[in-house]
Amino acid sequence: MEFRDNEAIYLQIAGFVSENIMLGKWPIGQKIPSVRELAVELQVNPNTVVRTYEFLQNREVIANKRGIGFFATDNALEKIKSYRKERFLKQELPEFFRNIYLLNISLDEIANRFEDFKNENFK
Amino acid sequence: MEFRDNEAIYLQIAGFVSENIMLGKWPIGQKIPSVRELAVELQVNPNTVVRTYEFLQNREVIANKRGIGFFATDNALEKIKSYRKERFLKQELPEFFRNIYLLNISLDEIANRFEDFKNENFK
Amino acid sequence: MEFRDNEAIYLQIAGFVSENIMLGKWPIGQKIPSVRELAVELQVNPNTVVRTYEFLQNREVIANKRGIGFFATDNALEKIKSYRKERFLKQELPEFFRNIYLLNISLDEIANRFEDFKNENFK
Amino acid sequence: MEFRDNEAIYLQIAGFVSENIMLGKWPIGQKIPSVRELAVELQVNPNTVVRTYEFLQNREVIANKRGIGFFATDNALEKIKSYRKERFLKQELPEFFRNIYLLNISLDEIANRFEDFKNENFK
DNA sequence: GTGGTCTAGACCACC
DNA sequence: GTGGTCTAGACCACA
Repeated sequence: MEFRDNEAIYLQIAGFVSENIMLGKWPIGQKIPSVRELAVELQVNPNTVVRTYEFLQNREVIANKRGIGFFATDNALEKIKSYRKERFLKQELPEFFRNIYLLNISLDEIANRFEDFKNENFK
Repeated sequence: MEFRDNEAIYLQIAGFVSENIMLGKWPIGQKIPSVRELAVELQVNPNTVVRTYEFLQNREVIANKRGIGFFATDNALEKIKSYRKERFLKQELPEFFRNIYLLNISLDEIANRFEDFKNENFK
Repeated sequence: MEFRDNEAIYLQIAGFVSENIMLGKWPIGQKIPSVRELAVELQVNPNTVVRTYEFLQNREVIANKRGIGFFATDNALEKIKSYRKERFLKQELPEFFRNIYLLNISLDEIANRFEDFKNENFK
Repeated sequence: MEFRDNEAIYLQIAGFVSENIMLGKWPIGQKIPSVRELAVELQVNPNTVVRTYEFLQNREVIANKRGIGFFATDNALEKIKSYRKERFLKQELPEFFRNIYLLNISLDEIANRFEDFKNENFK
């Protein structure tokens, strides 16, 4: 996995974990990779994964069973969506609107690009 | 002015300055507020505004006339638009698409919200 | 049985065992549940119960008869009480006092809650 | 400052910070010691203080002004009290009741000890 | 095996 | 000066 420069790695990993849960790759109720496993896989320091898991535990997306590992919580999907939606509505959408207004981009053009995007990424 | 937590203040001020130029509030060829004036108005440390002006000067959006102050350059509008467009297409739009896809938000809903946004901000 | 997050499970089980002995549910001289039985009942790993029993054995609250099982010792009650009292006086009581002082809770209110507690738990 | 063994240092520091705010030693709205200052004073690694401040920031007891430092929030007192009260009612009080019941300690005795405690600690 | 904590030290952006 | 992040490495309790 490659990390962008403009966001903390532990947050990018949090996004990675969240999407894996959201897309069903890491099913609800099942154990997710251990700190060490994920650290090896993503080639980061275990402490960085610890931070990610702490962060997601605070948000009740994952929960710890002592001595066993972390699990996706029953309402992980709701939690992930609600956090994501809040950030989207409060931060990204206003910025998006400001940009298409100031740059004079039509929503039709956006719609066309969206079709391309879906074909490339989620077909 | 309130600042978001996830972006450096000097960059948020750069956006603020750019929009004022773009919207004609600070016309091309006229002096823009001095570092001190803007610092007082936005309630930030003058050094932070200095950094903003340096940043915009590097991008040739504003220029300094010694002893007088800063002015929007003749091609400020193009500069601002080109930088903004690049960031929009490369960074914000993919993220925007990923979000409306995962959050299952329709472009129709976006369009409705856009009307509200324009009425509130740019009428 | 539900376990709190801030104390090791094996210690919480030790408290559970101690209280059963103290309250006469597991009489002195009679066999207490085997490691496996208790592990099944409490839904924990047998090793965890092993640890509990080791812990209580060290404190001479229970004793092992080879091939038969564990029994509450003759002076189990005294042992339990003395350990409990020591921890209570040295650790819990000062913390309790600091809390009711800082939170401005009266001893009258505590007394009222105590009546409710007794009715719910030990009637 | 000396640290107990049975609780994470960063949490003990969080308690220390909270009490300083609660008792008015670090007034609301004013800057609290920087990470480095507090680390030196308490003789711990700066990272440990970072953890404390992160923890308290999550609970909205303190807030960060970028490049300046941390401040006690306007509702720090409420936050501290509500967290403390919740833990007290859910964890410590039931344990306290169980102990005085099982150890056969009267509330009158508790009241007497409380007077002594207040004289020693908060006069 | 699991996670939790702490130290040490480094680099960075930001104000 | 401020905090934020990351790495490295260690030790520990726990299941």
